[in-house]
Amino acid sequence: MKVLARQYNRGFGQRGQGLGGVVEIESTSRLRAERLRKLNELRAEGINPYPYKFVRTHQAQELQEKYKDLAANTETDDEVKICGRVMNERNTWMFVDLYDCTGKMQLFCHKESLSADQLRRLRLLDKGDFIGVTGTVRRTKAGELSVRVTDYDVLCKSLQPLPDSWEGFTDVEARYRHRYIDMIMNPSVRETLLKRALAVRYMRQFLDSRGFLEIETPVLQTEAGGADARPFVTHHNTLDLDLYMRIATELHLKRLIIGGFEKVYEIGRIFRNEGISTRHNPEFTMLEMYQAYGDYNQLMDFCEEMLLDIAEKLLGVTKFKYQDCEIDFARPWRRVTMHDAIAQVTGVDVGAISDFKEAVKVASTLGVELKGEDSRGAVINAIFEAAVEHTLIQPTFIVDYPKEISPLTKAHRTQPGLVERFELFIYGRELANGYSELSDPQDQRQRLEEQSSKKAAGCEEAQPLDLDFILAMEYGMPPTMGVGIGIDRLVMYLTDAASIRDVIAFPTMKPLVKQEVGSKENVEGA
RNA sequence: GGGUCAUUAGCUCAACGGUAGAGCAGUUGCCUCUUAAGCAAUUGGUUGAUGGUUCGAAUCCAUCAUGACCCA
Repeated sequence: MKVLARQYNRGFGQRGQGLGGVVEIESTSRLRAERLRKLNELRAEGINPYPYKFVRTHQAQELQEKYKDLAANTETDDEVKICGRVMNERNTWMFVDLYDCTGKMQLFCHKESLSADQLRRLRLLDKGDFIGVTGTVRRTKAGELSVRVTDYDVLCKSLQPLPDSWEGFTDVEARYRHRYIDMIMNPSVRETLLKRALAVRYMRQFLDSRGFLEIETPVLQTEAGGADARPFVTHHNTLDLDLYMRIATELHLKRLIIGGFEKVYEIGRIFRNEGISTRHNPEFTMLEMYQAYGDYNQLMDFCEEMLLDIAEKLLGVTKFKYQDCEIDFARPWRRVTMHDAIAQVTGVDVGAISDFKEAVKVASTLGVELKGEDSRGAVINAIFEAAVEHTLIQPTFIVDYPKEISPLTKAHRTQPGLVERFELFIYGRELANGYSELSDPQDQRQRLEEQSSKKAAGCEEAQPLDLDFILAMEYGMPPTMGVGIGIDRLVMYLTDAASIRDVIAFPTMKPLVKQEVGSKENVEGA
């Protein structure tokens, strides 16, 4: 912390003094000094402000339920011990709002129930401190369930002032930079993260109950394949080797299928070296699931069933509000081919387009701006993204994608030029991407060679030629269905979150002061 | 990558070319059944950074930093 304070105080270009910028310890020195003074007074009186434990009898919510029928203005002799963070105080510490992870309990600190020393020491507390109290349960005249405090211990002296509780802690940047303050001040933050944890738990339960195994695959890879994205590069010192962080788990999960597992998945962190926006975080979490002997039709049923199950367990309903729309997860979900979807919106039959040149012409007629698409299929996909995507509000599977943009997908069994791939759209955004997995090693080699030559020609998002993956496939992979589902985006829908940052505990933020890794100050701070 | 907006006390915000302010928080008294909330007094600022224009800049201009929103 000392190092941070020093760095932030160099005074070049950084944002201001307060929490809006960085936790600059000096910036709150005036208020912090008061708290330090109180801390020292506590110590001077022989009180350890950072003790080791507190044994409580109840949590706040338990007491609220147990005494919900207790009449107003009624005392009991029931002695309880509770603990938590002090969030508010009224009438000079006569009334204290104590919060634990289940909710609030009011403390009643009356001068007749406490010694003179205890009363005086109340003034050494601050909002944000943790305390543990002993007392009797009562309901006040105003109807608030309370604990009449007969004894209390300081469990942690807080040195930093919390934001104003009435005006709130609303500065967006500060909230994301100091998420722990956000969690203290805005209960909805904790609620969203709780829902995320539950959604992931229900997903695992669904998969596990159907005989799937979760197997972890490497994050560090010599080739980053399985998706069209730029990877992060890192370095292994003793091997003196650059490694990539994974952009997908696909190629390793398929190796597991080859190795004899028939139902595997991984809910894992994925890293893509791309922009940051309300829908993109450089590291995010994805479920990838593979099942032998299935095809993409079966897979769509599977996705519907799983996502509906998660939504029902989490929300108790199939319909829910997302931003300005009501989303309905009730089955069955609409399935429409990419060509039909484009025709329905634009009136153009893109299936009749014969080559790349014509595709570009159609795109320009429709006013679709192209950004380096280099094939007929890629242009058709661009038309789809520009014209159709934003219209897909209710869950919709778009099926049968162009072959050129799907190098890991089995060719369509009846439609030449297409592959057996679907993407699931909700609220105009892609949530899932699944297909009948390509299992022909020769076809796979050819497709990855095409990708690899695109990469050589400067397309950074093209996929590398993973020769070991081809070799694995030559040993034989059964027909397989596989899908990737963005967990963060799923949770956004289920929690009505406008930004991906709301569903990530600690979203990636640009540092206010660029730190040089291994710089002198960092070494000192270590 | 482009455009728009934002950054002032711990928090939430005023002041819009002329002495930087309010509410809350903090501090000090008094007060002991309150729910944003007892009463009174009071402390607190390199206005994100660096330059420029001006007699004078939080305010106008330029550059930079960080963020938000929209577009790509």
